[in-house]
Amino acid sequence: MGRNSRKVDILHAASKIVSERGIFNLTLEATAEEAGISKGGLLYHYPSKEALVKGMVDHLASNYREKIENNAKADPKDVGKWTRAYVDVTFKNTYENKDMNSGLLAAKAVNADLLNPIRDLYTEWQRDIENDGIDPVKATIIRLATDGIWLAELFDIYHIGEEKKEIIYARLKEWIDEQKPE
Amino acid sequence: MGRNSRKVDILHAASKIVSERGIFNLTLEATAEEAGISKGGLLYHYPSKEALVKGMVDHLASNYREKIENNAKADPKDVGKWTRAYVDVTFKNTYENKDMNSGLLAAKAVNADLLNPIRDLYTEWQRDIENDGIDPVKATIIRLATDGIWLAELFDIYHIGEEKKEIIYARLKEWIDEQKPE
DNA sequence: GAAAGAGTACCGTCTGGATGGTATAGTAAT
DNA sequence: ATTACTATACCATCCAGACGGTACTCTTTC
Repeated sequence: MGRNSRKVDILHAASKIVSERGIFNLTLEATAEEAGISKGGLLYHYPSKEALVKGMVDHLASNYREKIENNAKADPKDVGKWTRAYVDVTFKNTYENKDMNSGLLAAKAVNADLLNPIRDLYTEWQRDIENDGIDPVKATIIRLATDGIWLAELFDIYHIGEEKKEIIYARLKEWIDEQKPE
Repeated sequence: MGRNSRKVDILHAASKIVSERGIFNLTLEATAEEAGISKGGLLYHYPSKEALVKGMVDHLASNYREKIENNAKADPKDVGKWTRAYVDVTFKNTYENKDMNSGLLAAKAVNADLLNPIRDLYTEWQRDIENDGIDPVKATIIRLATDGIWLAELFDIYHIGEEKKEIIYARLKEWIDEQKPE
């Protein structure tokens, strides 16, 4: 299994189509063209549209999980490390990781069950954040506010400005750090 | 224009299809059947699929705006009234108003420009919340946390439990009320 | 060491079914 | 006469997935 870059290329192509042209334009042909391969070649790697979308979700889920885990484990301070990791990774990713957006949008449209890996992720994170050595209610609110920003952007409903975003980010980080371990 | 209930019925039918069967099953025929009318009759009221989805978004946008406005205006306390209205209406609506969900999902899929009325709404609310007589950063975080809950539910990514939701709600309301006017 | 086979990674075409939208003729109520 | 439909037929387009190839690289067998 030397090369898997082709599979990832296809995933990126699909994401690009969804974010630029919308879910209804995510066809196998368009994806193949965007990825620079033939339809037959695409079907070789992902034997159905659903498999393609599943590939998108699984890919982003494992990436996201890994990032948060690494962040939390590298944190020198134990108290609040999961909450901090969630806030940091999500704030930094919102722009870079457009794949996230598109994969979720596509999965929600094609087959909601494909979102299961994401649901598992959130269940885990919520558990970790509630046992982070700080007030669990405040920690949850911090997580929710972070979600509020990226979900509104994903949905293209409201984009908070860069400056405001920084101020919110700073305040949330303050809140995490000012919490006393019990 | 005595009767417009038929138009609203159609909107409800469309919403139901989107939330139960997904966007790809929102076809004109399915909508007509769900609404109990013929395809011709549906096309009479909404001459295209895009018009139908636009109808969904416009309907929910005006409903939502009205609710928040009424809430804020009926609030006996001036300080924090917009933030309170946003939190109250959104928390109460999350379950009842599934139309919201479906209309947004459909619009995002069909034509993102149809979301403009929603964007305008958020721009207004953000302005009101920032000038609500309380710390604008905290007010914004409260709004974002509220968004975090309903957007995650809309997206079916994470459903916070009823008890936790009540606790979050209470805490957010506390935060609004403990703010001193400047 | 040459032929045969197996596996991988594709390419390009075809078809059946679904769907958006049009059209038309007719009905019932106001 | 106009509004608000019903009912049915129809068309053009799109697309998922099937299918039959091709090309290349290993590995096995004789």
